[in-house]
Amino acid sequence: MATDAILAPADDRNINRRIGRPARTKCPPPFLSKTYDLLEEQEEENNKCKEQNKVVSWNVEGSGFVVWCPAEFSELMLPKYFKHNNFSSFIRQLNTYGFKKVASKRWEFQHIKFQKGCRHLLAEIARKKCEPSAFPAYLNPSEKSTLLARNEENTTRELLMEENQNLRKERLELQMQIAHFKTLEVKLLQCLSQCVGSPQNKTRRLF
Amino acid sequence: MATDAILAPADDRNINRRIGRPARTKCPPPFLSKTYDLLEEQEEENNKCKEQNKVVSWNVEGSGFVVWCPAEFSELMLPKYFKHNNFSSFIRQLNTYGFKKVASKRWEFQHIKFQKGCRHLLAEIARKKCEPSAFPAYLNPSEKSTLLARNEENTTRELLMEENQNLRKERLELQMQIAHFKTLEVKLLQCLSQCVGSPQNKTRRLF
DNA sequence: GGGAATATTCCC
DNA sequence: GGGAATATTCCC
Repeated sequence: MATDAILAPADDRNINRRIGRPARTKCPPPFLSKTYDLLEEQEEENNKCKEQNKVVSWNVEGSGFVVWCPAEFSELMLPKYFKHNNFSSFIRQLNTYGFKKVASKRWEFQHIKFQKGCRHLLAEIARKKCEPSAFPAYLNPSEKSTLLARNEENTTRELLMEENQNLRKERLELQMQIAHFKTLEVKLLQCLSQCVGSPQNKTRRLF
Repeated sequence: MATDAILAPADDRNINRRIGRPARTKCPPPFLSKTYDLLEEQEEENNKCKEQNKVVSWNVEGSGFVVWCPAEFSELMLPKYFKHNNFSSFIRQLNTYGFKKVASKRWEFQHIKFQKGCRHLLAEIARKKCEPSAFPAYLNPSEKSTLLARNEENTTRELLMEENQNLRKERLELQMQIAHFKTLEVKLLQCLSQCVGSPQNKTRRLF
């Protein structure tokens, strides 16, 4: 059983090994290297037999590439470089790395750093971040909106604390006022009892 | 070129398609189905030629399985079911689904719901969640602790609101007390002026 | 063993 | 096109 043939991409695995994050500049993502390899190797094939229809090639400017025949491309070429033969998976990867489809009637793709003859630029292409849009993937939408609401409330937290502080201050002032009134009351009552003498029924009616 | 042979796992792709989340119970994760298939099919092989050394098999109790020969297993069997021939990738998947290595000198693995003759249990096995330990992967530790702190503060938010409400209530009560005292003061002063007549200097000294 | 990046699939 | 689940790789 020709296992080597079955798992072609495994061979260059070591060459493409990416050592940690800092060494990133040295070594482009495998997908990009492989796609570039594919185009270079196919370009050679195209040059050999010019009469034949091309399956895939760089565009004339070398600023992108065209898959002229998606069916043959998927069946014959993809499995040589990747672990699948699905055109849509290939497209998905292109999108992940920020390639753009630049023609409506042709499978032509471009990326500013994916140019014929410029393999060194590949290392500067990064996967699109899975958008710092919000929250962990394991949360369902309802949980996310809860969190979102929470965060908004978090902003109100400062306002709450401020209001809280103001309320405490107000309370203190009110309590001082009341203390003052109590003293006043006592004094007034004293005064009343002094002035009026002892007919208590008169004072009683005030309360 | 025998493309079908190259991408064996693609064949049963449609059978294994998992339609949405709710239909989850119907259809186990491909990894589990394939591993189960592998064991069943290999069991048949083992029965055919009993003299040969087994590469992989259910354990005697049927409560798990043993990879007797990792090298042959990886080279010959893995590529028939998966898109690779790496024993370590296979192990990684087992761990992802919660299998345990249950022997020190043998590659024997068990999972409570992975039993010989119980294919229906497979659908109850779930991937380990990427641990709801905390936060999105793209956050660095400092950002995570910030979020953590925020969340703690978020808990205090409720307390703040409660205290706030209490303070408002208290304020209202205090204001009512003050209103009462003011009325009282007015009445006392009226009373005083009635009783004492007009020697105002006496009243003045109270304030 | 498992975290995390990349790859592949599936689905909207 | 891209979100998200699963698979594969790489590394600690």
